[in-house]
This record gives sequence, C-alpha cells and structure tokens, in this order.
Amino acid sequence: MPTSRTRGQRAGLTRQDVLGAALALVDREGLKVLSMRRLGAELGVEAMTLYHHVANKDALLDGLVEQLLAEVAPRGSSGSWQADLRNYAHDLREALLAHPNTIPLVASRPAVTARNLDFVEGVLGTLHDAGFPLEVGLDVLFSLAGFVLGQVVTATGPGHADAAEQVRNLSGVDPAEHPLLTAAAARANHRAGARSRFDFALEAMIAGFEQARVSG
Amino acid sequence: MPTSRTRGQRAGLTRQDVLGAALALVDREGLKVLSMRRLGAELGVEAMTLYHHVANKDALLDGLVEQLLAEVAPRGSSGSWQADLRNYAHDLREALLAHPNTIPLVASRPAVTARNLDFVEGVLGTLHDAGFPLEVGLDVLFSLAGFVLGQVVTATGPGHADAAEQVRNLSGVDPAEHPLLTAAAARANHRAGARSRFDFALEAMIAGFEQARVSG
DNA sequence: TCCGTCATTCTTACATCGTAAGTTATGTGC
DNA sequence: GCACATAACTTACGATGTAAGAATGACGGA
Repeated sequence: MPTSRTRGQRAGLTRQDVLGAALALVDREGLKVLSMRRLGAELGVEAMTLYHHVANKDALLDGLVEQLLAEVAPRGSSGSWQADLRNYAHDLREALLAHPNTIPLVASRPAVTARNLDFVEGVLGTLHDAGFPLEVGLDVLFSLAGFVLGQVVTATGPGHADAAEQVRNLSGVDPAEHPLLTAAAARANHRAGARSRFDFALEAMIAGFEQARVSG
Repeated sequence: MPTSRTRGQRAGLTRQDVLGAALALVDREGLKVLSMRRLGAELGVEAMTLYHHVANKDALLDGLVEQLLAEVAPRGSSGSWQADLRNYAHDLREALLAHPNTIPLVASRPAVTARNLDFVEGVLGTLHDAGFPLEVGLDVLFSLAGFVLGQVVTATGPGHADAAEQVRNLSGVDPAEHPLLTAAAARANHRAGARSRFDFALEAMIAGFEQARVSG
C-alpha cells in the first residue's frame, strides 16, 4: 500500500508493473473485472495514469498475452523432433492453463512475439533435419499450436468443463436418446481426464506427422 | 422498415428474429458493435424490448453460438469412421468460417446443443462399431472438436492471418535471425494455404487415431 | 359490446466503462 | 534557479447493460 500521493508525485510505474498487476487481477477475479479504473486502483493510481504505459485497453490486453507467453521457459532442442514437439505442446499448454482466465484473449489475438519466433525457428530446424520440407514443418507447427489452443479452450473455457462432467451436468441429455454418449461419459469419468485426452490426441497428431514425413 | 409504432403496439418479435438479426449484425459489422441498443435499432425496437426474448446480453451471445451451430447440416453416417470424422470436421469448420466474427464467442462458451448431441451420438456409434472403446471414442471426438476450433481460431482471429502472410507482415522478423522461418514462410506462400494445412493436420490426426484403434 | 387482465413495448434512470482534454506537481539538464 | 519534459490527477462526455415503472394494445368472459 503506497502512501497517498498528491498531484504530480510519481508512483514510479513501469509497463511491466502494469501488465503484471493486470495479469494478477485477471487471474484472481476474471476478465470482466479488468477495467482501467479498477486496475488503477489496484496500483494505487488513477485510471488515466495507465495510459502512459499502454496506448489503450486493447493494447493492454495484447500485453497480457505477451506477458503470458513470456512465461514459457525456453528449452534447447532434445535431438528428437517428436520430443521437441511434445515439449512445445506441453509448455504452451501449461502456460495457458496457469492463467485460464486469459485464454479467451489468447484465442482472439495474434501471438507472434520475439520469444515465440525463436522457439519456432529452433523447432523448424529440428524438423528440417529430420527430413520435413520447410513449408511442411511450418504446417506442422501451426497445426500443433492450433491444436493446443483448441484443446485448452474446450477443456477450460467458462462453461467448458471436463468432458465427462460437461455431459453429466447437461440437463438435456436423455439416456434413452443418447445411450452411447451417456455410457461413454460415465466411463470417461474413470479415466485420467483432460491431461490424458490431451496426450492421447497429441500422440495421434505426432504419429500422423511421422506418416506425412516418410510418405513425402 | 416497419411503420412506426406507439407504445404497446406489438412488434411481433420472436427469439429467432432477435438471434437472427444479432448474427447478421455481427457478421456485417463485427462483435464490438453488438449492443442492446444497436440491435434494438436494427429491429425497429427499443433496447429493453429485447429482454423479453433473451435474459440478458450473455444469454444473447449464447444464443448466437447456438444459432451458428444449428447451421451445420445434419448428415447420416457414411459407414467409414474416417469419413464421418472428416465430414464432422469439415462441416464444423465451414460453419465457423461462415461467421468468422463470432469465433471468439464459440471459443469462450460451451457448445452443447441438442443438435450437437445427436451428432455426437451418431459418430460415437460409428466409432464403437469400428472397434473404438466408448470412452476412447469420446476422446477422439473431443480432440477433434478442439482441433477444429483451434485451427479456425489461429487461421482467422483478428490479427491471425494466414501463416505465411502473418510471418511476412511481421515487422520484427529478421531474415538473419530466423532464416528457416523466413524461407518456410516464403515457400508456404506457394501452397494452397489454410485449407490445405487444415486437411494436412486432419489427416495426421485421423491416422493417429487409427494407430490408437489397432494398438488397443 | 364492454371491461378487466395481461403481455408487450417504451421511458426514464443509474452505475460503470473507455478515453479525450486540460491541470498540476515532480524531477532533470542548462 | 529556470525551463522543460514527464507523469500524475481532475473533469467531462458519450456509450453500455439493465432495473423499475408507465403506457398501450390485444384478448377472454360478461
């Protein structure tokens, strides 16, 4: 809690402070409560002060995504392209799951940051060495990124629960009309859940990529 | 253009009219312009009148998604689970691409409608007949839906352009620092683009599912 | 035909939002 | 010590979602 300031006394904010506080606020209370005034209050500052560090609210949201993605720790290549893709997918997934309230944001704005480009460049090299033509490597990466995003979105979005829970909570699901669905949901209950489904599909994709690699 | 009404004269609106006008408006001018007042104006009615057909703005947005998904034409099973999955993926993708402005909505709220459940029930049957255990079939379907959503999001979101274009438009991409990325983007230029990338990844996933099926 | 009941619409009002414009104090280089 | 750039605050405006209530027409029973 900063001591109260009078006009002109500096609060000493940086863009990082602003983005950090915004991310913390969104993590804590959700996207809806993120207003300029509220964020200002969080930092002991008036709303308009924030405009010295971000151009407008949209830019602030962009910054949030950037902040989020900056959290994926960079790793070197492991030598195997499959392992690299797995790592990439898991790291991205974990960064997103660490801040579930921001996921709608990531899903609606570009994610091309410097760090991300380095990432891509590295994996692209590994894929190329493994025999993927460059443009196919790019397809592989974009497909994988879209896949991760989609999985995380369907697994966490407000209202998207775990598959089983989702179906179970659904008022309109009539066992007589949807016997297979009902049975599947009941059984899915006993499986490991979202993580195992993610890995299941991830392995499917990687296996599919391997087929594309050797066949042309 | 309805003739002007006085108080109490009925406009004869239905929930469908409201949702339809909302979807049309969003398609035409984007999500940001969708306000209760504006939508009312679009229908020749005051904002508060809309609250007789939708509980609040959030419910209206839910309705938009529901409306969107209702557009995927139902198809019978083709007999092959691979073909069914392909059809499902393509139909879903096309419905989303037909209303790109609504995609952020679909990505941030559940999509469990009656029609969708019938869909799922049918495909689940085909998968089960093909030898997929029920709970694995559910994993397959959820994975696929997440995949489609992710692909569409990364391919169309505001700011997400086509991969090649995206990289090319990126001011920060230095050919010296990211030679592979630059080369890949240049070559990707000559390929068919988003649709071919979608099919590429889709086939990869289906191939991967096949492996999961035969291996247990 | 008249009248009560009711659903539907409009009107008004309020708190909150993003942000444009202008004001005031602080610190920094001459 | 003075000017100037910077960063903070103040005020104000139009737009938003929606609660509360008033007004009007439609409809069923007498």
